[in-house]
Amino acid sequence: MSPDALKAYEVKEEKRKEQLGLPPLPDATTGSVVTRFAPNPNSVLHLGSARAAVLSYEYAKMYSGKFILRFEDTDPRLKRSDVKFYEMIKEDLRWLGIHWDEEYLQSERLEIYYEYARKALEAGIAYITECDRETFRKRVLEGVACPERSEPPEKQLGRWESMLSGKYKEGEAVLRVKTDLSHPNPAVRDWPAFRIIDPEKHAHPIVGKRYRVWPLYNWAAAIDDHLLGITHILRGQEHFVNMIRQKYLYDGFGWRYPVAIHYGRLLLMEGALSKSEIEKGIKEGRFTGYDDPRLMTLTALRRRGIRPEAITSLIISMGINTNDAVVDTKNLLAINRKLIDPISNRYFAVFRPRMVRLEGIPGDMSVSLPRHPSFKERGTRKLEVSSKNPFVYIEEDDFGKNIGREARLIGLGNFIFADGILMFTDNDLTRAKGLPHIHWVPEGQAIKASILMDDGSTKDGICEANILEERPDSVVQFERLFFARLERVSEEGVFAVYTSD
RNA sequence: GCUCCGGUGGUGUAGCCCGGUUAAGCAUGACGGCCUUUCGAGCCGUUGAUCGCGGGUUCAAAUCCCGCCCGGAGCACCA
Repeated sequence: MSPDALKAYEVKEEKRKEQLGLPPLPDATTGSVVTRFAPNPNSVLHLGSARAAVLSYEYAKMYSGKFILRFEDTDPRLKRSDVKFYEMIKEDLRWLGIHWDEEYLQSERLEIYYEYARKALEAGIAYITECDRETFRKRVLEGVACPERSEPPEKQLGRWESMLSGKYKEGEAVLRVKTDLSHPNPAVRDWPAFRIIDPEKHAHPIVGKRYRVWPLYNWAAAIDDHLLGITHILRGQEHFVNMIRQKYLYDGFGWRYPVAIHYGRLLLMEGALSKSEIEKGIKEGRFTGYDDPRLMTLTALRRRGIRPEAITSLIISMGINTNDAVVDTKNLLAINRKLIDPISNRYFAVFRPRMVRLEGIPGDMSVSLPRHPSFKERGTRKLEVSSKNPFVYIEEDDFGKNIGREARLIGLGNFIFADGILMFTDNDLTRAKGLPHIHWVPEGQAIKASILMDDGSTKDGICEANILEERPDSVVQFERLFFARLERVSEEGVFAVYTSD
């Protein structure tokens, strides 16, 4: 290869490699990147929310920067948080392999938001209006403000104190940020930043009844992103307009807005449920909990035996495209299968068992099969039949398909299938090549097996007792059938959750 | 309705910003073969997008311009 050709090849290779990872972040230099993940702790994480977390974390890592976890829990009324979710979300993140350098709760930062509210009122970039929601909406659509907008800071601050002191009741006053009353998008015009929430009616799960004036999303997020030194924001495209709104506040304070990237929604073809639908389904008992395998919550995926690396690599491969992605679940499972295959030991299990008697076997037989065919060093498992107990279970289907023919019980030998009886012919492996290979479980080594399927149903059958060597949480492969993650393993039987074929 | 953002094979994604040796790459799926005492994994191959539609600019457009269609998001005192 000529030097030029070689160079061209190298450039091409480099580009190819880049494609596999995340594209470079605009305006990013090593060591200076700060990103954040800012969930509302009012539910658990699902695949969609994982996207924000993974992207933000991966970029921070890529540039040796800082990654911050920030709980956005500033609505004790409509989107009330629950103490349990703070911990559940952290558990999900830890499972994904995400480490955060700092952690904040917005509900503990109200004094900070208040301080900047005063500053904004003093600077004349915000005001407090008594206009009710409807009046405001009507006027702003016509490009006309409520009268208080042009009043001096002293009067604004006076109203601010009234908000804090309780002189105003819920809905009687709201602090708004001045933008452009003729902005083409009416949703941008003078957006709301603080409202009053009656602490007696709506206590906050963390700070209780301490506050009656709460910041809205755009205020809290904008102030925090600046104060925490966030350089890059990665969030869903539903926040695109929020960026436009917040920029007015940043301009007012003379701050520089971070680089904001808005990606599209991520859904799986099946089980695409919103947070509220999940909550509702659980309350109504249609789902057994957040980890119901029909759900696409992270905790459910984890329970199913999906590896966290499968999720991160799926998200990374999708990049930061702004269009919505409806990912075929097969795709996730394919990535996952490659991850679990090498770590899954093999066992025989039969789910539509038919007991048959083996005839003509050469005395007692004990066969050793590898726990994993590609990693023989992991040892073997033993299956035994004897003339005293020559009974084994095979799948009803396997029996039906092979009746009147010869097939091989894997590891044991070749048999002619007759009515309720399998007749031993030989153990010739070369002859076995052309025969169907079926799995089997000796009657004397059978324990109960119960599998929770991805549609919520349960499959009952039997499994070879060797599986007792496994620990809960490990993923195994039931040969010729599917992969499953074990939840309970004991003499009483095994309980596992279906992963994928 | 108004304001944004998108539209590449079954699915996801690269390329578009700086228009031409890539008339479209990669992954996954589907199909077939090899290997294997699994219908898994691995290896090999096949399939499959005229780059939403119509026009324009140009010697040349997925890449630039215009119109249209379709999809999504936002239009909360939610996040």
